[in-house]
Amino acid sequence: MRDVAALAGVSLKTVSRVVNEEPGVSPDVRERVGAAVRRLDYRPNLAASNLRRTGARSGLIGALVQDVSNSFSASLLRALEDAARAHRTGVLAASLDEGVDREQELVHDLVTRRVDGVVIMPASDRQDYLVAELRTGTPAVFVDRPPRGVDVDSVVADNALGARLAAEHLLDRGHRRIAALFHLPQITTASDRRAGFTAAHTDRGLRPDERLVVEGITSTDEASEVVHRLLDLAEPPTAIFAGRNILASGAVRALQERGLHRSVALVGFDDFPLADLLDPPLTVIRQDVSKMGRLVAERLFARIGGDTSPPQHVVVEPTLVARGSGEIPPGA
Amino acid sequence: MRDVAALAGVSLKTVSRVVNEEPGVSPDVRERVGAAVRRLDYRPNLAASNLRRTGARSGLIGALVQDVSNSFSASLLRALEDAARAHRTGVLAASLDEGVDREQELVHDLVTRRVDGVVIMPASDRQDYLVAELRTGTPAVFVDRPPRGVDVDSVVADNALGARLAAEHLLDRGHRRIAALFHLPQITTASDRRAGFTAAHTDRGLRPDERLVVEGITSTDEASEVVHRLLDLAEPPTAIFAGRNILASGAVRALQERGLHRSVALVGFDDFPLADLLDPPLTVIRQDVSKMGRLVAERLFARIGGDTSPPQHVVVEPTLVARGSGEIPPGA
DNA sequence: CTACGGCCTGACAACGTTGTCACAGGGCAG
DNA sequence: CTGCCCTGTGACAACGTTGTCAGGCCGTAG
Repeated sequence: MRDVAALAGVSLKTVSRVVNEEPGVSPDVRERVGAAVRRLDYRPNLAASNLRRTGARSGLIGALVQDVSNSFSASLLRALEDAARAHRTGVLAASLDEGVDREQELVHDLVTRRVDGVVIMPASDRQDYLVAELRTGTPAVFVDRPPRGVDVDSVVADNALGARLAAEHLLDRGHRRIAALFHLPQITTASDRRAGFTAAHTDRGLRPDERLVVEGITSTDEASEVVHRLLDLAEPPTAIFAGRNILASGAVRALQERGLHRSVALVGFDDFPLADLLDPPLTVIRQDVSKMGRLVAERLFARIGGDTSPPQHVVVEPTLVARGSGEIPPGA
Repeated sequence: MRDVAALAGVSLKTVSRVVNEEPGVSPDVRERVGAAVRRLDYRPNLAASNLRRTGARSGLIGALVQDVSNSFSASLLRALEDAARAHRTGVLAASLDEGVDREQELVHDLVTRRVDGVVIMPASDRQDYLVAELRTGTPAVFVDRPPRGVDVDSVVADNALGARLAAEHLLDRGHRRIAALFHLPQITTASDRRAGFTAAHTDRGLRPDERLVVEGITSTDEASEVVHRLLDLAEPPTAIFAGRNILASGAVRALQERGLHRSVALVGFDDFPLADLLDPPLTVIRQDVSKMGRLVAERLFARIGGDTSPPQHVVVEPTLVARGSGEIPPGA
């Protein structure tokens, strides 16, 4: 900047004025400075600028998702990125892998970096630690899983409803032995889905077969093993509800290995690429990820813009997409 | 920091020393300052620190990929993230969507933000513009597609080899009318793959049927339409080579719609989740994405660390993964 | 001619931090 | 007792930028 000022024969402040397009600079000076800027390929130092400006923004938001390479997280990230771009803001993305400590570390790191806001798909059970972090004024919005121990905006799917839709779909087709695979029970999405699954039964005066309900499954391989085990039972399930996208993959694999993919019904939670190309095409509960991403960004940038209204908790309704695998009748 | 110094009864500089764990501070002062830091929840301002320190790092790298939500880009991003974490560095990710202008803008933006380095999966044909950007000292590493017009490190797959493997696999099984779908020809990955496809034929004294080779396909839907059209020909292909993951999806869809998925062979380029669960399981050319990500990070952090050796161009060999779809004989 | 106001421009301090250097105090050798 | 070195600490400037304010110039009205 000093060099630019020297080359243009003006003071530092005037260069600053031109660079920031402030009014009150005569056209010819503006032109001289502009030429000098181009000639020297001058780039303003955003960090220094932010340092001086009171309450300036870093133009950066943090996004902590479960796993950047998971299709759900990735799609969400993409929606966030698009919304952030409109605010000339970059997205700093990181994967938590359900690591509670990592969540805390990364939030701390992001706040220390002075990001303008944070989007969190939490791995932790409770987020009391956030209260201290948010005192710095950094807004946070939760997505996919609601906050506990701290009251901030959130955008989540109605997981109980989604699971209920899946279970009702299967029950309505006559299934009575429905297996269900869920993620870690301490994660609210998993417990809500389980609750919805159960409620669909009790509403009809039925009860889920507890031997067929398995919680705490964290990987595709594990899901596959569990399905194999369930199919070995004396009274194997006639249908399966996979409570998460990677669990559905495991279930599909196990059924194919058994040659049962056309005999046992399957409904997955979360849509994913190619689900419609499987044999049979996979019936799923779909969350509108792009919409969720947009809503999250909307809340976050409202907060960044100074919105101090009470925290909003947006619930998005999932829908059932019938493609074939969920419409297999019992005993097929 | 001023408050911390006041509370601990020391000077600013001493607080700085304690925070940065510099030697030469007596244990009791260190303790007092530490207590004050905790009590006030003091967080050092990284931007100010970087401003003062000469040649300090921002602890941030930029990653410009084709599309954050594409499984290839997402997996690469994840590998980058893991490697960056080891260097206490965050990843600023953005999608280019093959937008040439956006690529330039984003690179400019990242350099202006003073990121420590940039990973680029370029959308542009040539990157002469980078020369000016890199004069600032920001290192760049290309991935998936090699640089042109600027000489920097790169990590790419041997695309010609991959396509050759696919074509040979099909030719060896007796196919002679092999359709091939490619992305935009100005993108080197696409043209290299096409060249490899052709070479496999000429090596055997054959020639690809040009009516069956289609370039410039950018979406799944378009790929699907093209396959439908090719299947309508008087002499339809007995096998298809899809030169990119999203094109393979379109081909699978078209074949399924025709009920030909078990009669026409198909080999895709790029592995993706669930490819092994399709009917029939999809034979693909696999690039080891995690490995590529690691290699990219290795080069980038070496450069950030001061490595000034000549640019390295790492080529990763893809492999063919036979799963079924590529082993369908002609006329099945 | 004087006075006043508006338009441009620049000097200076400040943002939060750290590199440099100076200095106080204490221990130790001569 | 003197002089030196070492250890611990602080004052000050500087990083690159912008907010504040003062001041010079010009035109216009009185």
